[in-house]
Amino acid sequence: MSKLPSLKNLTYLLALHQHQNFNRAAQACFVSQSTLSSGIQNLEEQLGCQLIERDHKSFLFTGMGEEVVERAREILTHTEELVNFAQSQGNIMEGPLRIGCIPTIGPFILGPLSKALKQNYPKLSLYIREDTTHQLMNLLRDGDLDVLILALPVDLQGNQQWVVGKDPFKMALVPELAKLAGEPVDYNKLPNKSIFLLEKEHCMTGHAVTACRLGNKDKINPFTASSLHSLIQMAEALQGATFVPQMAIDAGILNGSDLIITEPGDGEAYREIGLVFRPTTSRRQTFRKLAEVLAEFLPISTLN
Amino acid sequence: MSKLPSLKNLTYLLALHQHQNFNRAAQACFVSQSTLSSGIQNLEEQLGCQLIERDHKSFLFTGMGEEVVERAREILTHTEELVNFAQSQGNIMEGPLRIGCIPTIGPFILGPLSKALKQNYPKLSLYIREDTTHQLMNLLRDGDLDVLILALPVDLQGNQQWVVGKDPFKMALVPELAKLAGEPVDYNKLPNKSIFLLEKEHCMTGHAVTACRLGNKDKINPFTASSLHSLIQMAEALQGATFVPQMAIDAGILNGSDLIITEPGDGEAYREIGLVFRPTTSRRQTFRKLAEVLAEFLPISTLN
DNA sequence: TACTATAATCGAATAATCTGATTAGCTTTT
DNA sequence: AAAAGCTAATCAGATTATTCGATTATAGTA
Repeated sequence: MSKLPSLKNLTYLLALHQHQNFNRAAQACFVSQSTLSSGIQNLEEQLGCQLIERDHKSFLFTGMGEEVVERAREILTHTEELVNFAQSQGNIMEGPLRIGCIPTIGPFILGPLSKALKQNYPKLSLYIREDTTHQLMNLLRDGDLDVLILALPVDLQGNQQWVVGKDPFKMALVPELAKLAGEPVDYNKLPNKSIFLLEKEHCMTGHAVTACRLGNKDKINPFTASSLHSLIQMAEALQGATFVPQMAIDAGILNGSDLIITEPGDGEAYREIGLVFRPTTSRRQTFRKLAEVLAEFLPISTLN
Repeated sequence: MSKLPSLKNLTYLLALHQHQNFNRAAQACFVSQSTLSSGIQNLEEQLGCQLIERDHKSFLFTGMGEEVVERAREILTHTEELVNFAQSQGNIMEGPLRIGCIPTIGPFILGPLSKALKQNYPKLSLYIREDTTHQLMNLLRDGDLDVLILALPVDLQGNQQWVVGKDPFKMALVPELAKLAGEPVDYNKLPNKSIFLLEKEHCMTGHAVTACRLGNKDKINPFTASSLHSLIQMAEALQGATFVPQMAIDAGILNGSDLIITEPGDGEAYREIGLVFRPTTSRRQTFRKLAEVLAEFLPISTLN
């Protein structure tokens, strides 16, 4: 049995991979550049293969280096989970829980969700990050987040998902358009460029268009909003229409607005809400409890 | 972020769990008893919880200790796999491969299998262990084996399986009984206690009885054999019948015997052969290649 | 040319790990 | 009851590994 590499050296390798720079990686690990440099060399020696190609000035991870990084990441995540588990005495609802959430969900459920979690599990220390699906997936992969609350479907990239509930889409329009379009809304009766959407970075844009079966792209206004709140403002100010998720309406996003809420298009229009996590996690029990609490704050729960 | 435990201390914990004795565990790790003792204490301190209950003379693993052992085992296995992968330069068919196989399969395919593997992948170093399904599952869990070749179905205990092929059961009987029973064999025409089986430790006993639909237990002789070879001897010497897998017949187990080979009972009588491995392994690609080679030596391949 | 930034290298300081001897508690043997 | 044999824990000292700061070499930039 050959000698195992030290976890410390593996973290050095991960930091180097993340920062692509010895100095910054060393800083991130709170060690000197020389320590990190020799740590990497040590690792290469132990593993008997080159992990990075040196180029006198810069460097590049080899294919093997990338593979080792990926495996090392999993090992370190597992070890951290082991430590957390032990330090919280096996209580799965203690210790740090790092949740990622998209901006078209976060503002409407994270408040009550974290309040309920704090109340039921006071020893749980929540860290919450709000970002786009794409960014959150990166943070999940890198082990910077434990679990994501996302709107589905999503490109899982090897991760695992649990569907927790549904969030219906409504259409919000100015009174004039509401009269014109009827209920459920007949998109053909709306003027061209009268429907406002979020920037394409938000997955809600695609989900809404698909779920509400908005086929005619001419109805879409080319100006996009960067948040649901500004989307509402935009639709109202420019005498248009837009899609709003039920949970946002429940949270009172339309309070003080003159927009009319109606059913969009034909058929069931909703997005699914779910949890996404690494398939190699050892915190499924924790996520299950999280899913149960989360389900309470969704318009429609489909848990179990 | 709290400090991570050292892999060394985790191996100490695993050794202690396996040997249930500080001295023997220390020996197995090639360190002194004091080193192992302080290593464990160190670990408990870092994790902030008790892993073993000391009882003035002996000790017992706590519930948390058992859980930590299980997680530590996974971490260490992953790390070993990382080292092997790196040291064999990413070539998945290099380095050590530890295979477990049951005695009613091993003697008939391990020869040609390992010959083919050696030929196609000369840098692969095979270690092969032959034991009962139960024992092999323990060795797999403990990380002492990488993959098992078993007859299915089997209690997976959380492991993953791939079905690779089928191995039909035949009935071998002395000529007198063959005339009596016809083909396919009508068990009712056989005398009581005329069918011989392996010891119940062998999973083939159950598989054969089920697959060949032998309902009437009165036909079974209470004397059992401890190997297929002695089973054949027994059936011949005591003028009886028995079930023999096709792969054993192909390997010539009945050469020099007067037993007649016939179809057993009604319908398709076979056992499935498959690979079993830890779901957390990172050597699926290696096992896939192994499955492909294995399939060639099975009477019927069902791969893909 | 001087300046900045990069990664590697080296010796000395520091931290960790390991050992062997010893202790203390308990069981078995004499 | 005493002695011998295990057990695991403890401690001082030796050994080994890790880390740092300073320095070097190289390349790009002002």
